[in-house]
Amino acid sequence: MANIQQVAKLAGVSVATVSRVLNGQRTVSAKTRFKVEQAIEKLNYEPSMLGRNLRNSESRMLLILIPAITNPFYSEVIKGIEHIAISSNYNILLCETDSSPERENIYFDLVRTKMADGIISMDPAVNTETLKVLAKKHAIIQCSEYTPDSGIPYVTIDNEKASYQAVKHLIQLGHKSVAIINSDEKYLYARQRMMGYKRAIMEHGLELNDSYIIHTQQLGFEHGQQAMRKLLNLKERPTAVFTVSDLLAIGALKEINSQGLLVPNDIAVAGFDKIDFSNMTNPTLTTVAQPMYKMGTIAAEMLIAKIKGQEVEDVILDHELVIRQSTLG
Amino acid sequence: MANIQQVAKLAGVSVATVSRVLNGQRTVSAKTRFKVEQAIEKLNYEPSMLGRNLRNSESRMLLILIPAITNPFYSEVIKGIEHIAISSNYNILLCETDSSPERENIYFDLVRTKMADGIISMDPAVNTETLKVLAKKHAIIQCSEYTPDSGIPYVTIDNEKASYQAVKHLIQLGHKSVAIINSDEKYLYARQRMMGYKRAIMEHGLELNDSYIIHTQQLGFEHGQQAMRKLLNLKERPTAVFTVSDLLAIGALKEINSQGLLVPNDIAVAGFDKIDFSNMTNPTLTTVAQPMYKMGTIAAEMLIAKIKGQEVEDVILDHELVIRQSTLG
DNA sequence: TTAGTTTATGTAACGGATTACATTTCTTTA
DNA sequence: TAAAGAAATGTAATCCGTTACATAAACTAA
Repeated sequence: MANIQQVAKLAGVSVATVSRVLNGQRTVSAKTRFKVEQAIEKLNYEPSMLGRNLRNSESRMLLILIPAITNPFYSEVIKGIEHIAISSNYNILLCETDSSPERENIYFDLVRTKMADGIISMDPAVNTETLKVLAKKHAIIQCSEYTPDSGIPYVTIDNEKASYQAVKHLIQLGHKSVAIINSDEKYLYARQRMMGYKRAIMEHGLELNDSYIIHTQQLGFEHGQQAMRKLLNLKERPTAVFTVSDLLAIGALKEINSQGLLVPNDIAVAGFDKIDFSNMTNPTLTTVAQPMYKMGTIAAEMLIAKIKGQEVEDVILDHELVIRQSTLG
Repeated sequence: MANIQQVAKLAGVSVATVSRVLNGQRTVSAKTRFKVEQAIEKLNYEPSMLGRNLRNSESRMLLILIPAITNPFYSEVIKGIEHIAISSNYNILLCETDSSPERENIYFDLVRTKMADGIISMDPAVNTETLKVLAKKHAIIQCSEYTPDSGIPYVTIDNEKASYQAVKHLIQLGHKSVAIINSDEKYLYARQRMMGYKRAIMEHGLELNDSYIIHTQQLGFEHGQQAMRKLLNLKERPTAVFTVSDLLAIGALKEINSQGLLVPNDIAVAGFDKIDFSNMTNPTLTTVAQPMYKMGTIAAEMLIAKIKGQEVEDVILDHELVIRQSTLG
C-alpha cells in the first residue's frame, strides 16, 4: 500500500504538497495539483488514518455506551447519532455494557487511550463517579439518562411530566386502581417516572397502593410478564397498568392475554418510548412517544461541539402521549 | 496527558524499557519494572492507541456492515460479534448502510484507510464486486448473506432447507394453499428460501400459484402488513402464509387481526429468525430459529483469524423450526 | 530594473509508540 | 580472575501524515 512519500516522489513534489492536495488547500497551483492527483490515481493511494490521526491527535470515533443493543429504543437513538456522525466525518464505536462495570471500564479506556474522541452515554447504570472524573478531560454527553448537577451536558425528556400525563390519561378514563411497572429506582428516570405516577394518583384523589408498584430488574419482555403476573395474582387486581418501557408493556400484554383477560376491557395498558413494535401488538399500545431519533441527532451534535471545545447547553425534548387501543378499545 | 517519554524520564529508564513493561515482556528486572510502574502511576499515564496503532499498523477495529440496525436479527448477531471482539481486544465499528451504495463506500474507505482491520458484512445489498476487490487486500467475512464462489468466507444457514421445512410443516397441517411473503429476489437468501418453498409445494403435489407469491422491498412490519393485505384481497385467499422474516410475519399477523380474521384458525402464519418478539405476539409465532448469537461469534472468530493471516473455512450452522401457536392454535 | 509582495513549494520537526540491534551489566565457570 | 554467555537496558529507526517555517518563484509597482 502506497504512502504519501511515494506519491510525492512519483509526482515530483514534496510530501507537504501532497498533503495540501489531500486536504484541499488552495495554495497549490493547478498543474501541481493535477500531477499529484495523477500520482494518487496511479498508485491507488489512500491516506492512512493511522498516521493522520496520530498527527492530529484525534480518532474521529464517537463511543456510544448502551446497556443493551437489543432494546429498540437504543437502536433508534443510534440511528440518529449515526446520521450526524457520518455527515461530520465521525464514526461510531458501539459499546454494549450489559450494565457491567468491568465492561464499562474497558470502554472508558478507549477515550483515555485516544481511541475515541468522546462519549455519548445512554447507560443508566453507568458509574457516575468515573464518568464525572472522565468528563473533566474528555468530551462526554449523557443521553436520556443523566446526572443532575454533574456538569455533564445531557439531552433528555421531562420524565416526570410524561409519566404524569400517561397516568392521568388512565385515571381520566375512569380507572381507580392504576398500577405501575417500574424499573429499579436506582435509576433517575425510574425515580422521575415514579414521581409523575404518584403525583397523578394524588392529584386525582386516589390512594397510593404499594402492591400496585412493581419493580423489575431490567427492561425486557419477560420482566414485564413476570411483573404483570404479580399484579394479576393480587386479590384486587388493578384495572390499568402503566409501564416504564414498551418492552415491559408488551410483556404485560402477553401475560394478560395468556390468562384469558382482555386489554383494554379488563385491564388497560400504557407503555413508554413508542418503539416500532408498539404499533404491532394486538391491541396496539398506548405509549409515551420519545423523540428517539432526534435525541440521537442532538446528542451527536452536542458531543461534536464539545469535542471542538465549545460550550453546550442541556436539552430537554418534547414527548407526546400517543393514545391507542390498549387504553381505548 | 503524559506520553511514554515522560514516563521513561521519570522512571530513569529508556522508552524501550517502558514499552517492555507496558507489553508485559519478562526481560525487565523486577526493580526496573517497579520503577516504571511507579512512574506510570504517578503520571496517570495511559499509552496512546494512536501511536501504538500507527506503529503496529492496525486499528483493532472490526467494521460491521448491516442494512438496518432496527432489525433485531442484526442486534442479536452483533451481540455475538461483540462478545468475541471484546475478548480478543477488538472493538466494533457499527455501520448501517441503509442499503445505500454511497454510505457503503464511505464505510469501505474505513478499511482502505486502515481505520478498520476487517469487515463483517451482513448487508444483502452489499456491492459484491467492490467487496470482492476489497477482499483481495483486506480481511472480509460475510455473515448470513453471502456470495458463492467469491472466495469470501461466510457463515450462514441452509436457507433452502429451512424454508422447505417451514413450508412442509404448514402443508402437513393440511394446508393446500400456502403463500409466501418473500423479500426481493435479488438477494441470495430470498432466492434460496423461494426454492425451498417451491420444492415443498411441488413435493407434496400442490400447485404453484403465482398470486400466492408476494415480494416486499424491505423487511419491516409495514411491508408485512401491505403484503398480507394483498393476499387477503385475493378471491381465494391462502390458508397459510410463510414469511421470510419475523418482522414481516408480525406485520402479517397484525393485518389478519385487523381484518377480523383469526390466526391460526383462518390463516396460519410462520416466520423466520426467531427474534425475541416472536414469542410475544398473540398468538405466538411459529418460526425458523437462526442461531443469531452463535453466527455472530463465529463470524467474529473467522474474521480475527483472517486478520491474523490464517485460512478460514465457510461455516453452515444449524437452524431449527420452532412450532408455536400461529400454526397450531 | 529593483525592491517589495504575493504565491507556490520544500524542509524537517513532530505526534507516540514498538523493536531490531547495540551495548552494558551481571553471572557463571574454568 | 578472566573469559564467555546470559540478562537487562539503551539507541535510534520506523510507522505516516501535518504544518510551522524557510525558501524559491512569480508578480507588482515605481
